[in-house]
Amino acid sequence: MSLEIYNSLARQKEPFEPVEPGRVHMYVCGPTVYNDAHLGHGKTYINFDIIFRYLRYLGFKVRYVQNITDVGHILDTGEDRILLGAAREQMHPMELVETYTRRYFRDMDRLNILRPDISPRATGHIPEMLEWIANLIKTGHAYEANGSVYFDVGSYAEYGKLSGRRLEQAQSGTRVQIAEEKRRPEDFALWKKAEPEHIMRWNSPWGEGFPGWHIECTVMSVKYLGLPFDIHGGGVENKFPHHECEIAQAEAVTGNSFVKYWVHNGMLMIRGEEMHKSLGNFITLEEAFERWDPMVIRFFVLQSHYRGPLDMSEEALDGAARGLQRLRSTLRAVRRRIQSAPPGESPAELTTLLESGREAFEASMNDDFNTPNAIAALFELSRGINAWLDQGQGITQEALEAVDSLLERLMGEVLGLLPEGLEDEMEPGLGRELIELLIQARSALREQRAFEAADAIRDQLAELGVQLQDSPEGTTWTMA
RNA sequence: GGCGACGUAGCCAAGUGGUUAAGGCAGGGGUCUGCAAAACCCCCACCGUCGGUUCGAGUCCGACCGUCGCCUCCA
Repeated sequence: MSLEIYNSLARQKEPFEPVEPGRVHMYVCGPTVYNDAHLGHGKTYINFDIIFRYLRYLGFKVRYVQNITDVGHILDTGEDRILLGAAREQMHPMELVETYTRRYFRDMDRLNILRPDISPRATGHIPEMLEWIANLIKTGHAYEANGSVYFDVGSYAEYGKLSGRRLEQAQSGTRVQIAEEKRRPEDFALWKKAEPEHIMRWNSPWGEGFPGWHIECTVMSVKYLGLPFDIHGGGVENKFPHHECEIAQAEAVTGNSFVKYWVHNGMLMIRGEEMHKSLGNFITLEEAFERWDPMVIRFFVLQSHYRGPLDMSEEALDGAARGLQRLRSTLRAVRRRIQSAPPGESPAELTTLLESGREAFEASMNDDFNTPNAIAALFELSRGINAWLDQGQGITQEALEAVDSLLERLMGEVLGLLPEGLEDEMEPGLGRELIELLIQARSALREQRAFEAADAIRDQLAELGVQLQDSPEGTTWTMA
């Protein structure tokens, strides 16, 4: 069975066939860097990180481009997020943008999201945008008006094909602020004339100004990925107008189809509502990391399908933490035994178990990146492995290594849940030696059946976050 | 008003029309253990409501109720 992807343009799952065999070119709309990244960014970029990782796992050579939007875009108040942020923090706009770009990558790194191959910045591509806009004017799809340039949506018959909107049904501007210089309300800005107080400004054939929001993605994606390219991703909230406009700009001027597969992920909700500062439920990733391990957040996100909305609550996160712990404990148990296990071949029944686990995992991932099902397969695999370890037969070095390598691939390489091994594997050092010293002392007490003293040590270590586990082979410990 | 998504156990969440509706958390009962913990075994849903199509529907169609997103340069 091979990979199928839900294509928003076709509104159905389609077999995945890249434009160029063996290679995949994908683009995902990146953040506007005027503030700290929040949980919603976390979900989105985890969702696309999985697509990136799984395509690589399947053997494709992938080029992943994700832009950094560092040009301010106008709010309906006429203000600009980046200029507002710069004023707030007493920084030059480019200083603000640089600060939050770095913080964005820092947060993404903690979630073990692989960095895109190219992170182009809008401000670094102004000449290319000017060129593209000029082409649109030349081909009759855009017009200049009062120092700004607008795309003429009437000139592109297929406008609306992604979002399912038709121009006739567009509301005649009840809420859309209509710039009087536009020919029709749905026309969108490619270039905006800069008012005198606007700091971020560039020269153009139409005077000083700054680019419209949609043009950067079209220009940068085509520049680095060619035309057409395979996958364009982003949050559903960007389907309209952003992605619709990208298609119009790209296809009107080139006559080519722009993107083969449009992929949209669902929103993150907090107790049933979209995250909003005004609702008081806005949580930055930095804040979330104080409460939950980044891998717990990642795991939680992966336990739902990328296309659906995900409702986040403390209870749900805590539940995810326990589940992840269980998966990790299997791997831990396996790794702990590798050194001391006898050499010898892997028993056939284990091989069968691993093989069917891998097949179930891949079948789920092939079905439009169904990570919840893939994780279910991992839990079943984990249960099988634990049972195999419990029964004690055929636990050879080779067998344990086979388990380790499969889990490392599926849980680590594909799902990204094992950043650098297991973080509770404390480095050798004084702390570790002290813990082991205490365990030795406690074992001696247990041999003397001084259980009260032995239990006291166990309880106090537990309070410090060190969980002891007694077994016939001795006592092991983990950091809770 | 227009476009679209979704409503599955206490919580989270999968589910190509067809034998017993995944998986995780929580909960209950066991095995193991000096006791715990971990692990393993067992138990725990008739799928928002009402109709319809079908031999057969959580899965298709319609209506209704509810939630959410977009139509405002939010991931």
